[in-house]
Amino acid sequence: MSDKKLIDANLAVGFVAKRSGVKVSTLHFYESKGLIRSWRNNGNQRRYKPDVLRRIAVIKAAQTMGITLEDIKQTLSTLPEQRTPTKQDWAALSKVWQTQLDERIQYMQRLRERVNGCIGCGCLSMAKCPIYNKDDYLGEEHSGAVLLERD
Amino acid sequence: MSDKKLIDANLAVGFVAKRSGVKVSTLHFYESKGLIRSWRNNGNQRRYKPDVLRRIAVIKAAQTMGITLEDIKQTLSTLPEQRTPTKQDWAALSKVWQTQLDERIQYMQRLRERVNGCIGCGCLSMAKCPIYNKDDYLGEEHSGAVLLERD
DNA sequence: GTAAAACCTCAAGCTAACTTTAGGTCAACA
DNA sequence: TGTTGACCTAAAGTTAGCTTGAGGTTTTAC
Repeated sequence: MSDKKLIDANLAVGFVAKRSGVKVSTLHFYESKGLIRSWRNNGNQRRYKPDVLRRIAVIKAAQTMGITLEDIKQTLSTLPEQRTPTKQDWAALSKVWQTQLDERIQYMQRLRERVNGCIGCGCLSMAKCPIYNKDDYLGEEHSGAVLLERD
Repeated sequence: MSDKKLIDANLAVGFVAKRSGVKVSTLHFYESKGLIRSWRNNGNQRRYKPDVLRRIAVIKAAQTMGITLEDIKQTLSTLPEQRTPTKQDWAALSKVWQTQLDERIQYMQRLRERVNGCIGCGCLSMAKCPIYNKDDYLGEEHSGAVLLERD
């Protein structure tokens, strides 16, 4: 009987919630944010096309990559409105997010190198260590307030 | 003038704000969260030890690594209370965060591999593609679905 | 036919990490 | 001494991403 809903290509919100693993309130929320769409039946209840499930899966996947809903919405907006998205359509999205993920990883790796450097050099010097470089600390080793007169 | 404050090892909140690049309100906030400490002068105004500057720098650095204030507070609590922290003390913190950063990077890389696989195979198949693997689409009969488990 | 389950809307609540506002005190300088 | 500017507290506001609650309607099951 629940399969009937799939065959009908006409899904109720509770069904979508169960299948996608998100709460009904989340679906309402996503709709209010323009991330998914629905139409209403005679009794004013939401109905969804089955591909909403993939859409939700993709939203969730992008979120685990650290993409904000706003950015996800942007990227999703490149999908065709008139027809059901194809594999290629979805693949294009993946590419966008993979690029963003790459950038994020690179950023984190640069950060890690810095931390590495800080630990490695052992000095945590104000002059060199980028992770502390805004720290205007008056250290014992170079005492005197004079140092701090610059900037 | 402003150097007097450094020599006194007795910094006013406005000075700390300017030197550290955070707002006065943020310093209040950090204090309320137990991330930094101060004492009061006769007129009830906050005074800071100079090492608060390093502390703030470290908080900011950890934040750029994506560490929450709560976690930062935890880690900062391993610093000695009685004496001014040494290089080694700060280095220990770096190590903790470097580890967390490593984990984060690894997680992102696993994620990227998955996205890669999806694009690579070209099929984005429901059965194989881990990024879409729980997307239940028209057709087969199986029960219960949960989205994308993150490992 | 009726009762429970599912659905609806709108508003408020929640966490994180702050910022802003309001109303008042204290300190620095001419 | 007076007037700025820096400081104080407490509370409310902000953004993201949702969840919860209240009060009411529709659908489904027996």
